[in-house]
Amino acid sequence: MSRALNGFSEVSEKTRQVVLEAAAKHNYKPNTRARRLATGKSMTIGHLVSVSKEYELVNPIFADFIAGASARYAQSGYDLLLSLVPDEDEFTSYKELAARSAVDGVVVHAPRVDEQRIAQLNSLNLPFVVHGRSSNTLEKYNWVDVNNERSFFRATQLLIELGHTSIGLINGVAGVDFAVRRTQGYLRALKEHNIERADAYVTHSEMTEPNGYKNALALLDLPNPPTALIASSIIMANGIRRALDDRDLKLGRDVSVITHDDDLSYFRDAAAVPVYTA
Amino acid sequence: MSRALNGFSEVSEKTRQVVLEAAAKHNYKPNTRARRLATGKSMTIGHLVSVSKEYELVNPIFADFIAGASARYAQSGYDLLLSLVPDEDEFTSYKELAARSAVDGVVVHAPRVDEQRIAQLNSLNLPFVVHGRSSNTLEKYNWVDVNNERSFFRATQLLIELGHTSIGLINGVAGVDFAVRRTQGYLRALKEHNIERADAYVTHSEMTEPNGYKNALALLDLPNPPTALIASSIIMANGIRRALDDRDLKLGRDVSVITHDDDLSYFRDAAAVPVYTA
DNA sequence: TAAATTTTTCAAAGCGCTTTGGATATTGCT
DNA sequence: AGCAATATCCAAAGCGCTTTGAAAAATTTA
Repeated sequence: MSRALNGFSEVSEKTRQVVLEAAAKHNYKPNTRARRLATGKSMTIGHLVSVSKEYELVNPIFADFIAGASARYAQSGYDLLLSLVPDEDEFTSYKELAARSAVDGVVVHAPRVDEQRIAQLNSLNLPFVVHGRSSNTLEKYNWVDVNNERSFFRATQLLIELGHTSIGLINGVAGVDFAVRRTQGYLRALKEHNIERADAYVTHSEMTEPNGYKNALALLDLPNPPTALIASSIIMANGIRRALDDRDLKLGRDVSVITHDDDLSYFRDAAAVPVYTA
Repeated sequence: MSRALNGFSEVSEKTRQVVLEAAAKHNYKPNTRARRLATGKSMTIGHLVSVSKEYELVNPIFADFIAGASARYAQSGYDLLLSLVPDEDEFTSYKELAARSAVDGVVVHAPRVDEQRIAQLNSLNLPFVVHGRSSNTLEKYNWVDVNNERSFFRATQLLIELGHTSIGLINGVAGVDFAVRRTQGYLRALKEHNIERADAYVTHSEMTEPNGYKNALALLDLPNPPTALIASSIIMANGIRRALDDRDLKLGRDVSVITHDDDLSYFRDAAAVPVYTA
């Protein structure tokens, strides 16, 4: 009957129909556990998101990404195994998953510039794909990513063309690959327009609202405060809005703000949240 | 060896040590698939979060809740199966999970006042626990919930004691249990203080930032606009902040705002985000 | 129509564990 | 020392499927 259900095989069309009908009638679905043992596949993709002890934060970008993945997996009969692991023993978790062969592959989130997990996974022989890239890695790996460098280059360039000469960048954690690429894009734009860079205008931190707030305040209180800010996340942009509020500055009028990742599902359709303005 | 590894049994302490050591040396972990077939348990808890076609939003509260669950499951050797399903065929998904016996139980999120999933799951004989409650259900079920009625009662009361007589409530989707309870708490406080209720002061919608914005604007533009707002989610509170901005009102000075669910991990430590003020 | 092919069916083996229960080894008691 | 009672070990069965391969049935060819 396995043959009949799983399609192509050498059963006659007639008997297949009979089997199919019977199965449908009794809402029969092959037992997942048995099937997985027999086939030797887990039909499961693991998503380990590491949680730093300090912050314990679940990046909302992950949530959306994972949600999308789940929907896609479902179409192909795969399950999504979600696992929150403390930063320091992420490798242990991968090893365990591989040893007990609980997943067919994993997705690596938020790679750093010099990501070790890639080499580790290669050594484990556990299939994986990286969501993002790792610039300083020589290992082979598959990835999906957006063009961080380019989008921040363009955002910065736009602000410059609008006349801004003092532009702040409120970025994610230093060392995480996407943050590095974003800074590169930002700096390239400054350079091309002969605007001197000042490290004080770039901040790095976890992309939380409070951090956006704090960092924005810090930039606004500089001797020569920026007239425009670029945020790495809409969550931070919200913090920026609050900071502007505190300083009685009006977003769009006194300070322009451009933000990346501005399409979180629950912020969606926010045609005007912290939009950029001249 | 199963005996040895899984602890209590009748193997001698000595041989157990030998086995344990050998296992550790080779990083042996029993194959998940085989173990599950043999034991007849999936060691997996399913979390189905339904996604309405319209919004496709993943409520960040879920993300945090699920993250916490995952961490806890890991401690007990359970895996977490995450599945995004379209609203309309959530039952189908439950049926399928049960039929192929892929999970040992599920967690039901965001129950409505008259939640059908509860009866459905009972009929499927699939163990479950509800995150929240369903007021109009006669079925038996287990749940975990916070006291929504009471917290909104207290929030409202606080505002009243501070002198506010016109208070708006920016709530979640009508019909979802927690939203109903919150409205009840709000109304009870008004009643106890002899403040007449006006339906116009309560809005219902998905708890997104744009909706917070729109609904706040609507309330602010009423003939007798509220001087205080209560939000059901910090995400909406952010929209409220933006609306106040638009109307040149200052949060805390012109309009007080209290928000629930104000401890999302990535908003965390926001001692002062949209705090309530006199 | 009988023999050779081809198609379809069905019973048996195997996936890597846990559990069972009989066999073997230890210990205790008289 | 001899037997019962207890502790330990190990081989075999079973979990519910998929896959294999031989047997049976249907078709084709001579």
